[in-house]
Amino acid sequence: MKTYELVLRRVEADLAAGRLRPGDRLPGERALAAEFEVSRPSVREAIRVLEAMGIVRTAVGSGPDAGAVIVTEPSAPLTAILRLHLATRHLPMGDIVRTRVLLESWAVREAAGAAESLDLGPATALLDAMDDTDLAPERFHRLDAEFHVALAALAGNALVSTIMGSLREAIHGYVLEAAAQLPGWDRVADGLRREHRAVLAAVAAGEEDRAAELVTAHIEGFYRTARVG
Amino acid sequence: MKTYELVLRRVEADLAAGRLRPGDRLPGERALAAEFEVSRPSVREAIRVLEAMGIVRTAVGSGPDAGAVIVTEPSAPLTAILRLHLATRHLPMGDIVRTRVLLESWAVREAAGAAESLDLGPATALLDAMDDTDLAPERFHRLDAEFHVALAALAGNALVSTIMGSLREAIHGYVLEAAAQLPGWDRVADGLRREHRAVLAAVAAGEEDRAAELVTAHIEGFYRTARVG
DNA sequence: AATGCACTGTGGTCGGACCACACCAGTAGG
DNA sequence: CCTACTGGTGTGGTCCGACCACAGTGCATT
Repeated sequence: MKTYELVLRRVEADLAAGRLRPGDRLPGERALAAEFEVSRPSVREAIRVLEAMGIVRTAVGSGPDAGAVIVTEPSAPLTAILRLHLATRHLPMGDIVRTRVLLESWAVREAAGAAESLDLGPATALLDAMDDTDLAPERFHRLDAEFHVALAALAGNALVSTIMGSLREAIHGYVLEAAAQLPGWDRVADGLRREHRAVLAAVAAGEEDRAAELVTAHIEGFYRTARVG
Repeated sequence: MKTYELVLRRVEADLAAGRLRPGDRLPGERALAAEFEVSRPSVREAIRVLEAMGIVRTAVGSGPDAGAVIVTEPSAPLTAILRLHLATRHLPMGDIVRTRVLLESWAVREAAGAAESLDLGPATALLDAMDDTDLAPERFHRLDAEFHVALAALAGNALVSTIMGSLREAIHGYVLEAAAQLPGWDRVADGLRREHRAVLAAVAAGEEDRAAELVTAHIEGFYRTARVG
């Protein structure tokens, strides 16, 4: 058992027991080292791992926001993991795309099933922003990613939203590169805009099957066009 | 930009460019520190993060297997992340269960669609092992987890398999606890065994819809009985 | 030729030190 | 009285140097 793992265990136990809650500050590195009777580097390695997992965020300085704070908003630490596994060729791009289709078609189906209680404001605002034809491709794809995450969030499942966001984010670089080499980008972008609107309309109208079909065709169509995955 | 992040970037760049490939050994910590002109602790923190992400594994000693080696088998580093997020109450148990249903019903549907080319050996062997009525609950649930992962693996999507395995593994402790307080465990276990067989049979017979329905009922039924999620 | 042991390189751990930063309180100036 | 500066203080960030445990390697002994 490595020393930093010991620190991780103790912190996890504190979390599970409710002695540490989101928003709380961990004791300082020196204090933790003294409490667990380990060295400061070992504590730091453990905190690094917690940070990489999205459990805590660290900040220097003093005051209430300094130190290692347990995050309150579940973030998307999977992004970096997926990107690295993509880099090592452990994960084929095709698997990621297919998983996106799976999660996203489920999400829009769920959302359409509860259409009357949805807040489509954020998603609509993103689509409006994407209508700007002067948008740089980088910005366009960033908004596209946000839209798809907003779409997935409508289903109300935090885990699915997080995974979706990480998937979309992890392949952002690849999408950007592939789209840049695409002839007639303006026409492609226009098609994507129309498809987005159609998906959102189907969700709003409560048409579950149609929403799922549209989003599936939208994603698979783009990756086929861009020859990614 | 923190120093250890700088190290991470360089390593990721080496991975993406193919200069580092699965099975390769990273240079020693001292060598990396010298190469990047940073201190050894910074290198160590970066390696810790890579280890937590399942990109490398480290071993002491000398010889070909010592040091930080890029893993060849994609593992499930998500387990620890999910478990910790569960401990922080960031993720509701219900979301995890619903996500399992989603992924697993998709997986068995896919598998049933390619039933003729499946190797059902591993999954069947696990079910045979679970038939032993003298099995301790801990062992039973461990085999159950392995069976569900094997089931998901039949779909041939590495990402879905990995996520599924992590989901099942992360809630293992909770399942164990809930099942222990269940009256008439023997009867419950018998029901689970029958349901497992039925799912596998449906997959083997290529009955996509039926396999998906069975696995959905199986998972949701258990968690309703155990009052988890 | 077979056996045992010192050598060497690896990660693991530690203590101490200094830096940059951000907040906070006390003080000098208006 | 209020404002603006300025030091103090505690935080994480980084570094250095050292020693340990471990596992192969190869030489020396038998």
